Amino acid sequence: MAENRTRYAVLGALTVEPMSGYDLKRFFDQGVSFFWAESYGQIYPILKQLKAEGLVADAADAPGASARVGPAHPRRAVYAITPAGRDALARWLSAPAEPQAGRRLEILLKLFFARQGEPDAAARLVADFRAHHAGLLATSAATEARLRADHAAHSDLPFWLLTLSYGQHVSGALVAWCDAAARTLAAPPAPVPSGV
Amino acid sequence: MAENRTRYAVLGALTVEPMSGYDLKRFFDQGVSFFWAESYGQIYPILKQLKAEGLVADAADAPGASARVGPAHPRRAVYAITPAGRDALARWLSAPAEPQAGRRLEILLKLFFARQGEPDAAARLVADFRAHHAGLLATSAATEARLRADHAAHSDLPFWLLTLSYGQHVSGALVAWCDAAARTLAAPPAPVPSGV
DNA sequence: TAGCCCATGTAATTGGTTACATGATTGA
DNA sequence: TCAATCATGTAACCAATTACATGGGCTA
Repeated sequence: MAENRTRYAVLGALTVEPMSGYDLKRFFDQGVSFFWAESYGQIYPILKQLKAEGLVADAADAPGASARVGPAHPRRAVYAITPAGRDALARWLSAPAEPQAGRRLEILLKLFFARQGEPDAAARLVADFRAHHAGLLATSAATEARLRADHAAHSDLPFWLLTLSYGQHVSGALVAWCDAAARTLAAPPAPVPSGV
Repeated sequence: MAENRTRYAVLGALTVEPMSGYDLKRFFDQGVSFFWAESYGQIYPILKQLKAEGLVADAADAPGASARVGPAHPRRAVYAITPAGRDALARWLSAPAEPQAGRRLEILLKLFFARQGEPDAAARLVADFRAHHAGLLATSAATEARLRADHAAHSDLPFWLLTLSYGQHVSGALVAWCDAAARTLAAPPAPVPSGV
């Protein structure tokens, strides 16, 4: 199933402001990359579909087309969400979400079979993983500060902060798990009674 | 990229014991389903490939084919990992893992745009999510108890417990996040000064 | 005028699930 | 003899990424 989540990701992004396909790509890469990604191969075909269904419309001259001084590029196509699009989005938002937070965790597969590999490989895996999540915690803290400063009054801010908080909870827990795992892995593989 | 993780999942599973495609499916469904899944559509073709490459071999009459009294089913094909297969697995285990713990988290996408939807939808989402992870914590505790009892002496046990511990850390953190999120969502959307 | 970013789009491929077809064996 | 389970396999489909083709505009 999974029923076309890209459609709603795009519709949602267009509630923030009207965007072109190129803008959308940047929005996903820079704005919400830590929990959502889209590629051009998804975005452009979906935009075409959504337009055909009337869920988005050409925004070239739509009211509220804002700052940009005319279309800098002749081929630039900016889309805005329509009322029908807002309805579709709202319906999707009210439907239950699948809680499948990460099928196929490669690190766990490797750890599960780690005894079949090089003795130190597991510890290296855990160390890399820890570094990754420690890094995420740092960038997340920076992002939070920036968000709070730049969008203090934005009505969406509380929801944006919730998504950040999710990442912080998970990465914090995973750093703790890495530390515990490192201790386990450092312990003697088979508990030998005592003296040599 | 992602380079064919199914191959290694299958090779790894076959280090536990020789299995048929059907057995492998059960192994993934029942043994490691919380962090790895495979479907028949993957398993059978991969087995054929691995056999052609000499990484697994027919185990019908291989040494250590164990308990089963002959092939109960005429068509039942049991595979065992070969030395070449163990090498390939060990090489993969020593390579760094991608830390992509869950791209595309649907609940965060919905939360990010939640202001565009029904007012209570977000809270429902969070409540469902909390229930899901509370459930995972419970089954995980049960699994841990069973593992410790049934396989106390198994050399792989410490690694199996590490994967369980990962799940417990994550689900624990997510339950906490849900509780925090519920409080945020219950708060008045816009902080109104005071009296009506 | 070279190199970079802006911008749109598509084709090929991969990874994976679902649903189905087929049939044997077991036990109520 | 009926249903459940064991067992293998494939075709169709879906989601998604990657890599490429194409070309305009901006600036050093």
